[in-house]
Amino acid sequence: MSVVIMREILDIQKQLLPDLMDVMKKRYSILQHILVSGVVGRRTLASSLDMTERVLRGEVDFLKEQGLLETDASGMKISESGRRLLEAMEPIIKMAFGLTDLEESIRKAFQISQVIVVPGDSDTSTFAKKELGRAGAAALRKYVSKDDIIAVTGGSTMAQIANNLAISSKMKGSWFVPARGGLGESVDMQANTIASIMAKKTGGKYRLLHVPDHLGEEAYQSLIQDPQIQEVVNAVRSCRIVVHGIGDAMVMARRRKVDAETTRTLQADGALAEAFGYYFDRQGNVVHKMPTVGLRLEDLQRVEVVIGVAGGKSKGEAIASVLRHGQEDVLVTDEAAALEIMKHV
Amino acid sequence: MSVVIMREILDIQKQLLPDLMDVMKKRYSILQHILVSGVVGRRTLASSLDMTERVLRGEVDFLKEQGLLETDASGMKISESGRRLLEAMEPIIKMAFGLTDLEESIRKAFQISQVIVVPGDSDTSTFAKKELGRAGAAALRKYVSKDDIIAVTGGSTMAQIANNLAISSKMKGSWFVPARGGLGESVDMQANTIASIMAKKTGGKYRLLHVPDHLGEEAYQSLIQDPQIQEVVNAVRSCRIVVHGIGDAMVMARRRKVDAETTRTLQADGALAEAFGYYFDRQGNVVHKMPTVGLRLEDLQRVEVVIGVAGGKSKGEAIASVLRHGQEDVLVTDEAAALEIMKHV
DNA sequence: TATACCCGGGACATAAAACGTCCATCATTT
DNA sequence: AAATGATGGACGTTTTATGTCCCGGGTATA
Repeated sequence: MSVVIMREILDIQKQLLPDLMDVMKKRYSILQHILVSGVVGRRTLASSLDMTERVLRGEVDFLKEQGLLETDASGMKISESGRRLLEAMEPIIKMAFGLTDLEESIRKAFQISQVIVVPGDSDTSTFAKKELGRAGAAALRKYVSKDDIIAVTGGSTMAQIANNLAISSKMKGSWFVPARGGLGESVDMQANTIASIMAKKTGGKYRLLHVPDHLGEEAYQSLIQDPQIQEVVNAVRSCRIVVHGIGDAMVMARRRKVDAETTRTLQADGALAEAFGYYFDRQGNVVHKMPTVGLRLEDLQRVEVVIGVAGGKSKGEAIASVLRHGQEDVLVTDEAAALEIMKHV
Repeated sequence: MSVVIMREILDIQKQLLPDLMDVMKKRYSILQHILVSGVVGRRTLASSLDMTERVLRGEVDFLKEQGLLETDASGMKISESGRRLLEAMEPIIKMAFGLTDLEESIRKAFQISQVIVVPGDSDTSTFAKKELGRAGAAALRKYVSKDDIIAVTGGSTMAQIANNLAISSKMKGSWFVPARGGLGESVDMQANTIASIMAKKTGGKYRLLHVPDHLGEEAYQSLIQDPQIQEVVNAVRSCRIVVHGIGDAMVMARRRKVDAETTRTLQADGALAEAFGYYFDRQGNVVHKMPTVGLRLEDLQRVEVVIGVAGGKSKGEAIASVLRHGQEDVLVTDEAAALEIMKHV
């Protein structure tokens, strides 16, 4: 309960002071180290905290000024009010940096440039799901630049991201396009719908790609010859940013009404995860792809920013599979999924 | 409930990140101004916020980066998420800086160098009383320098300050002395007791001044001839710092068992407040002084730092009287008293 | 339609802060 | 008594923040 309020306050403040947490953690861990060390010297402490001597000295001077620690010729030690402060801070730090540590572990394990973990479990909490959307939207805004082409997929998570986008001069010139052709999902979670919502919310532009599923080969061939469609497909393939959800393979297969034959194949091949129309096994190998047009796996190589967004304990393993494939640049997930992911490193 | 948590977090942050809190306030008020202005230009805003154009620009660039405001050729305006943030931050800012504003008003109204206001009402909350002690101790620590002589008075607030002092190399060479001779108060709140506690807590030294009340003139004269006593009195009069409580005149008179005759005089003269043995009326004039040795009013002129500490709604008017006398350099009080004080400007 | 005004943003020299590095001096321990 | 390890001062260098000016472009007004 109080944790929620705490987190809320910090989240609000982080918008105005993004480096708030960094500074807080730095100063906290200095005090913390001094507390456990009893009396300690500047150089010793600097190396144990992996800081240069000079910058540690700056912080120590500050902390001394605040009366949180004391120095004498034998070294530094924590003061009474410093000890009290540390005690009061513990829950805050633990809450705020439990997730940060998770982020860091995942980032290192899969060699991703950024990982964002929001609190909670999207499977059971709609609040967590909304948070995921907010964080996803923030991540997208961070990476977008003038006049980008942004390819997006469908799904409830992506819909949540669209929900949390706001008008922004940065995205005014951007194009939103669906990463792949039509899916058998409900309309308001289709990639097409989401691309258009995102464009409307941000003030950007959009192009749609309506390619029905289960098309016969000849109808398919003539469709992709269509100049209109080709134009969109080319735009999709030359996108700079991809934002996509990640799903459980079997769940997605069912939702897309994949025929029994294919489902069996998927199962036999150990398909675990689905993302932008591709199915992945535990090792991150592609075992199947959805028969439609749009972004191909080989295009991903050239895409500058691939942002995967998915949460919920049940998706943890699927997310790990996709990460293992090694094309992701940014992962946005929730606490429950993150913990699952770490079980599969 | 949540208010308590919020205050706790902010309190921690104020200790650990005072500089960032200022930045937070700055950015908040920029957004705030833009909100009420609708669309506004950089230069206009800069002058209205009393900032230079360049530094405002830096902040605006940051806020734009965060997606909190938008700019076009006609000027800047707040974005949707900016508006939401502003709304969410209002209670935080109010809590974090409401007291700061009070401090500033009192500081200006009475021309004091520093005012510190802690939350709450010492009359009704022991927590507020403790806070007052903590803040008083912090103020003393701030102003003390090597080998100072510090004169202190008695009273429960001063006892609370003594409680919150901690060993400190800064105060190791300091002398603590009682500002005036003995009072008819209970032993553990007498100036003598408090001076000795403070010395013990900080690692400093102390001298006591035992001059019984209601001494006959001849006994008094012979007492103040005593070299031991003279030495202490001289120390007191040459002190660099004074820390004193402030009381309601009538309450103090009763507590000191002042005789009925004097009490009537006090009432007739409009005595409202008492501090270091002097009684003040509403205009800050001295209407009576306690017959004992020690710090005289004329010594105060020379004293470099006079720190007054008192809180509680009931003491507001008394504090205002003493402030009006115009010898205070630092005031430490609580929210309830501060609000009362502001009614008497 | 012409004009005067205010806008954001680019540019750049300069002031200020942060930082890396070295050293003098002091207390404590061996 | 020497050696170790501590703080705090000093100083040159690098990075950041700031003051200032100007430009091209919208906008409201005459």
